[in-house]
Amino acid sequence: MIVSQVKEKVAAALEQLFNQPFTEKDFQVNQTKPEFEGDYTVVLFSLVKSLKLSPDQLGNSLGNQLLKNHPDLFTGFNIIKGFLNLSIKDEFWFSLLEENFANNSFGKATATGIKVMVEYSSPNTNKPLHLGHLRNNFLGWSIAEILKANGNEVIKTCVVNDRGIHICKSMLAWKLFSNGATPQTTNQKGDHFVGDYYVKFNDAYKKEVEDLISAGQSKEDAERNSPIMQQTQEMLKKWEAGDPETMELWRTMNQWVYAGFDETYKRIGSDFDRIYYESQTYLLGRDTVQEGLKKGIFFRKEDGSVWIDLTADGLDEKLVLRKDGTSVYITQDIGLAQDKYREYGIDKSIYVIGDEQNYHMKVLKLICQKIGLPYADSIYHLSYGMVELPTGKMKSREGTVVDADDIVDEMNAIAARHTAELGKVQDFAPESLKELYDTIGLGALKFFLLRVEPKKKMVFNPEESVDFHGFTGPFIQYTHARIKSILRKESINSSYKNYDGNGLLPLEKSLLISLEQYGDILQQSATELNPSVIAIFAFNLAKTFNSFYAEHSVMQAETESKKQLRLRIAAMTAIVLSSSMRLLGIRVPERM
RNA sequence: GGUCCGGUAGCUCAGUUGGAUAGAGCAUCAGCCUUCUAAGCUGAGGGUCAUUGGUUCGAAUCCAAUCCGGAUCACCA
Repeated sequence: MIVSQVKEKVAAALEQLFNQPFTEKDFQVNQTKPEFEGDYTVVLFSLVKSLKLSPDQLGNSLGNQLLKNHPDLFTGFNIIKGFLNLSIKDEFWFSLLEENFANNSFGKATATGIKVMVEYSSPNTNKPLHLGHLRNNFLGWSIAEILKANGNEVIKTCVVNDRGIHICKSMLAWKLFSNGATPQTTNQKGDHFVGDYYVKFNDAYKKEVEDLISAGQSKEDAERNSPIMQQTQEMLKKWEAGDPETMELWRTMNQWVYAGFDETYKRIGSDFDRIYYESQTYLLGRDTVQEGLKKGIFFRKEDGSVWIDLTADGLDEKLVLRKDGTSVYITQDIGLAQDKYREYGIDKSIYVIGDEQNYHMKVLKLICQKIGLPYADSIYHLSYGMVELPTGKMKSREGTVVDADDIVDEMNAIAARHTAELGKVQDFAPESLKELYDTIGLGALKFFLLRVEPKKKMVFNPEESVDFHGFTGPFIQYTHARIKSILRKESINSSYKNYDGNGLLPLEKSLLISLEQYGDILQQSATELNPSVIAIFAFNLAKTFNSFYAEHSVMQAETESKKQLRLRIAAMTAIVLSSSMRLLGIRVPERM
């Protein structure tokens, strides 16, 4: 905001001086490096050449012109090697502070009227959530909230993968091996219960295949002929035919899973405005393909299968209907994309899906463009990298998958241990303690997964777990708690309007400069669809505050005026920290 | 093989619309709790920004080639 103000004023001053138009792209303005005097710096090199002036000449006339035009904003300048460093008047920061120290919506944008759908989470109902799902959930939720803070109307959705061969596997295994056990009788969370049968299926299947191979069959034959696999195929057919008994089992087992998911979602703070079930959407898209076939968007091969030719776009031919007329994965995605538009009239659609589906999403967007879906150009795949272990990828076969519930439990336990060791909240009631552990444990985990740019894969070390010091969620939470502690002891006297004295100290000013950037940061994170921008910002702000806190006393400030100034800076810092963290889905405690 | 993504300190990561001496955290070492919460602060060491070449006043950032790692290119989802 201030940077763009400075840019405007520089462009205007240049036009006055040289009698020709300038835009903000003709030069750069950035924050002055701490080792130089000044607050913001105009880089002169790009102008020097076209204006045929030395950097010193240009800097001097520009600096003087700016001072003359805006004596209320600039107090002075210096020129070092082609960099024009401008100093901003303290009053600018004072009025920013006075207007916003109690403004809870500081930095947020006004309504844009744009409607965005964010699809995330999208679990399979045959196994519980793991660490990778957590990255997805945290990203999706955070992006949705960031878009809201930037004035968009957001619809959070989730597509539940509740049908298909993988679901039948756990259903069959339950029929064969459970003896009628239920989550209630085994006292197990429903999603874990069902997930165990999925594992049991794979164990049984693996054994059958091995037996058949040692009986002389080839690997492919064995996999096809395995009785348990054939039974599963049959079950899928029965499901598609609507066989009552199969449907009943399917519904029952899915309900178990949903009960488990709900618990986890509630705990990690995921919520959705609209949930789609694949069992209700998997037939969508076929009509569209038929229409597109007439229009020549798709074509039919001799065997009757239907394809789209994307070679002109640098991709391959892609199947959209099998030769028997049934859909493939992408077909229903096309249908669902249209349904979303019919139901909500969305302007943009964001899919939070792992990077292994980059190609799929590229194809989906292209097809949507070709069939003329109105918002097709604004389909965006928020692609994120896998969460890996130090030993490599998580593999369910090798039992190295980090379970979501387990890791959340573990984070809580660590939070509890640290809290007990420090002994600062011994007067808390048990419920408050529980809530605090949740806030800190989950805060550490969410921050850890969100602080990295989404598209990068990341390494999670369960041995070292998540740290609670340094560039972490608890560090920021702790900073917030420290501020709140001050504000409980000293209240702001709103009759103070002037902060006379000896001007702003460097750390006071650093804080104000950071706070001022919050609006830009929110915009940037929305444009880039990248929560890590906010995570990094919040960390830097907290770090600056902690330096300030160690260096200067608020309550024992030199003068009452200074105290009032610092109280306001502290209060505003708390608001911005809290607001930033909320957009990451992280709560901040009053005490910890 | 085609396409896409990544390679920055011992480790995990910032920094890429080209700008001043490349930054954090962790780990290591040295300091700081009679004063607002030490989950904190201050300082030190640690770098051929994968490699090579190019573009220019200036390149971690842009271009080209190469090397390494990953994803994907299913009548699976």
